Amino acid sequence: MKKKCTIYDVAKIAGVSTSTVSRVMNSPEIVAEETRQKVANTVKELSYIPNMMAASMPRRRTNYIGLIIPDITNIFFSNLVRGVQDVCEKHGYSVLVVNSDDSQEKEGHYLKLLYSRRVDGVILTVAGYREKEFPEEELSLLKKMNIVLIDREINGMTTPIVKVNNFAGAYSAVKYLITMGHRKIMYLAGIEGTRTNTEREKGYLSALKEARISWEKELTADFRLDTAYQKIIHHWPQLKNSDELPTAIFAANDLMAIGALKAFTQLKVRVPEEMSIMGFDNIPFSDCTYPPLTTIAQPTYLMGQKAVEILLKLIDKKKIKNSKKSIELETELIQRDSVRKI
Amino acid sequence: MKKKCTIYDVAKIAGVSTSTVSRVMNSPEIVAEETRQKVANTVKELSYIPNMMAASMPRRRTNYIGLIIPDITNIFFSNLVRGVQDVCEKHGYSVLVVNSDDSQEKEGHYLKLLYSRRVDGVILTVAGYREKEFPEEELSLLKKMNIVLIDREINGMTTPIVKVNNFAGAYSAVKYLITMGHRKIMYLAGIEGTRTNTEREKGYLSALKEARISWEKELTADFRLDTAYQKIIHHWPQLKNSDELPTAIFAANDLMAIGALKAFTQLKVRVPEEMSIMGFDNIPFSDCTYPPLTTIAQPTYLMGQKAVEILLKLIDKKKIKNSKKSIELETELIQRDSVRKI
DNA sequence: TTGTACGCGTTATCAG
DNA sequence: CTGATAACGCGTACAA
Repeated sequence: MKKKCTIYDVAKIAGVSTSTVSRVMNSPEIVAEETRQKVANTVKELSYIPNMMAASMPRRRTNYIGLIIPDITNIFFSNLVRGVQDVCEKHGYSVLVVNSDDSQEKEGHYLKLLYSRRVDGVILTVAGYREKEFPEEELSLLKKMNIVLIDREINGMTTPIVKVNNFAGAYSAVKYLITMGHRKIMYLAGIEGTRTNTEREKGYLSALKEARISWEKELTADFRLDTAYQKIIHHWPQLKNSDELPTAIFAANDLMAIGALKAFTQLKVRVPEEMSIMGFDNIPFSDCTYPPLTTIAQPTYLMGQKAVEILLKLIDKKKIKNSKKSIELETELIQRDSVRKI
Repeated sequence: MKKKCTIYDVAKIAGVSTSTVSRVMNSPEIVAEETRQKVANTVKELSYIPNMMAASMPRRRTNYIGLIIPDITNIFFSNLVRGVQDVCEKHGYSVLVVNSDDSQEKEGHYLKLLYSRRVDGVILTVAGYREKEFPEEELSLLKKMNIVLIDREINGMTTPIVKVNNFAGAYSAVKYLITMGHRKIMYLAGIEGTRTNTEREKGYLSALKEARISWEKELTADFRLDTAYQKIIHHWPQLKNSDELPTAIFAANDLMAIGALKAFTQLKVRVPEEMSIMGFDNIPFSDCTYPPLTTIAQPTYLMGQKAVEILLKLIDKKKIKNSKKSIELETELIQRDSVRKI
């Protein structure tokens, strides 16, 4: 940032006022051909690039949006982030991405940061470990901002949300397992209390009930690969020789499914011959495991896109039909090789 | 962004001047205990959060840095991004991440965008497909900014760079294969012309030469999973029954190694029994393939951290010892199960 | 220790 | 179609 070329420099050299320069940069069509040329030339000559930062003061808009996700390192979010970025870019917005690490405190911290940066809106994936309701302070902050939620809701706020039909997805997953002849299906659960997990669990239970299967069992592994891996390793001895032993496992997400896969490989339990595994998310690389993972696909890139579209409308105060404010997207069953037919 | 509470509001209600409020926010120690309390109270009362955007004008610093990477969706970069974010956060900086998609045009476009946003500096992973030198326009833009490069260099500019010893890494990989008894080792190459690829290729060649092995063969797959997959599938028939058939493949990165793995699984070629595979990068999930991938680890998170540290010094004009301006980090051999001993 | 006054780079309003 | 001029919200010499 060594040198500085401002709108004044251009104005002076081109022999016009700063307003004219501003017009040439922002709405060239309303300035006379001749002056426009003249200004355009000196702009090129000085290689003048306007200071967006300064512009956003009188404009009262930064053209930034904030994106709060649990962890960018979690591959589930990469496509979502990209979806957000791509749509933003198209509309002249930039994205400020931060990681909450599923922590309530960090989430609050970043909310404040984003507000202080005066982003025009924020897309928020509510932290999983948030047990308490939102403190009043954060809540009033949220009300001051344009917010679109992804995946997880906030109790007591009617905020637009983009999500996937988790219930239906889980239901179809378990139904599929049943169709493949499985009766003993274990649910490898995500973070308890999370709306996402609860819905998937309901889908699991519902499919079981419909098929009049009373056998049910759950193991909790908080959506993480290593936890799932350890749980399986740890519980295997007592599972192995009891009637507790399932023939199939439905994991609440792919990370856990892959963790389970890893555990079984180590335990010399063949998948899917001895144990079937089904995931949820269809993350990248879920087709590169051995065997490739059968799973429920979530349109993450699309979710990112949709979230931005709604947010931009919110920012532009365009009244959105209430029906179109929130969106629920559908999942898709991806058949690969980790589930066998009994 | 509905309401607005400015430094004026606080000043008026607290009965002080705006400068005092400013002082309380930025250097409280220089204001009298009593007034500090008074101001702090009304700040809390109004829940005043300063407008960083506005502050950055007189401060002549935005506390933003830009990060240009090829694609955030490429898992190789996730840890790097996180490393950058974490260090930035600690120093009060925010990160603006953009994707060049390895395209020269986009790279130029974003460079301009970042400049117009007046970020205090940028961390840049030069686009792979950049064949031409940087055009004059971009070059002069680069000179106006604080830049730290990652991984790939720019000809004709002495810019700080954080990289890995690609030569040594590749050398040790191939040497390891040789130690394991392999003599016919194929190199699955990345983007040609890339410094990164060239260095890894040199490492490959050098290890071969040292062991007096004249057999060498390369396939080019531009660092991507699907290209590698297709190349293997496509070339397999002619490889299979010739003396061209290697016993081991050294892929220029893990993505390609995994692509090859996938291809061999489909071709019913057992890894590592019939074919050994070695990767480079140690990306997440490289331990979740079957078999787990033997590879060369790159400290990506650390690279991100180091890059920011150098950049911040650059920004603060702290004269850095020239020797510490650039950093070359070491790789590490990760033995897993995709290479067998002959 | 505190207040005044100006500057930061741009846009918007309103005359001309 | 163009040019003054007043914001925008804050930091900071300088003065008191």
